[in-house]
Amino acid sequence: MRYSKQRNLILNILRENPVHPTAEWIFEKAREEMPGIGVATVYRNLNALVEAGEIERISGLDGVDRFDGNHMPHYHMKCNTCGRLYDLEPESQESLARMEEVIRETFPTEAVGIKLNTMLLKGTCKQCSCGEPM
Amino acid sequence: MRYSKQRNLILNILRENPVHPTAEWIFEKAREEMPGIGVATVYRNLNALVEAGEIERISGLDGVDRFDGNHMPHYHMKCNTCGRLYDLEPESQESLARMEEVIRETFPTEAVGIKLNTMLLKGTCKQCSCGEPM
DNA sequence: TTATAAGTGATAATCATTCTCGTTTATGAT
DNA sequence: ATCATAAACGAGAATGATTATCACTTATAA
Repeated sequence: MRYSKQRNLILNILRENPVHPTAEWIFEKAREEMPGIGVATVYRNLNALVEAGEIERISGLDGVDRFDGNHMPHYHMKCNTCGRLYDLEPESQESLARMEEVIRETFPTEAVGIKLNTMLLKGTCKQCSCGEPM
Repeated sequence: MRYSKQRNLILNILRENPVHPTAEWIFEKAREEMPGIGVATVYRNLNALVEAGEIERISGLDGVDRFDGNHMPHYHMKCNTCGRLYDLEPESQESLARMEEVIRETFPTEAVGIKLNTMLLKGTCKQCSCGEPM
């Protein structure tokens, strides 16, 4: 992969904005700095960066992919009620990391190498769950 | 929700074909029985049936949604290597159901009501994992 | 039987993403 | 340094899944 100003800009935007943006959002942000940049370039580079493991793609939301510049493996949560997408808090991250270990150890041989952190957790968030039966 | 021949046909197709088909596939299948049926009708009814809890939507694959007429809560697996999408075997289903219990009991209060079975497990399947490091 | 609201089908529209292709640019070798 | 070349770019067209529109049909309850 060769150096390019555009790719660097896109990567920086993702590193500096921990908000799981869409390609569209990144495109607009990139234009502010580099008005001539094209949409295709943004999509092309997002794909390349995902491929290279520099960023992460979050699919399965509502048809629009989102991206995450956070290097560390971590878990995402989508609230089915309010629709919010967010990183779990550290405590939950640790909790799930431990579970993942257990799953790796005890899961039947049928499916090997399940990676929970590539999945999107779906449920009901704290705010939305007040008074709601579980 | 009112009775309609079209909706019934679509539901039957899903019940009789445990293959996680796309809307397109269901449309083609439906035409064989009812040549005049329209695409919009298929999408409209798939949405309605998901909404009504009669069927399940599987998102986050490769941009195309898939549908599942299986009533029972169960887990799906997508192999990142061969791309196959399938129901886990009964043994794995049970294993994951137990884990889900554990998660419900021990998960921090931040996110309540996480439903593992609405997620798509991603990893490497048995066939693809032969000789591959985990 | 009839009123009416839900469902249908054809087709146009939407919208995220990819493709094409002629031009530009980073980079390794001379 | 400059050159060759393959990678990357930008504009705009194309794709493809899904949804919206709207006039017409049909299930259902009074």
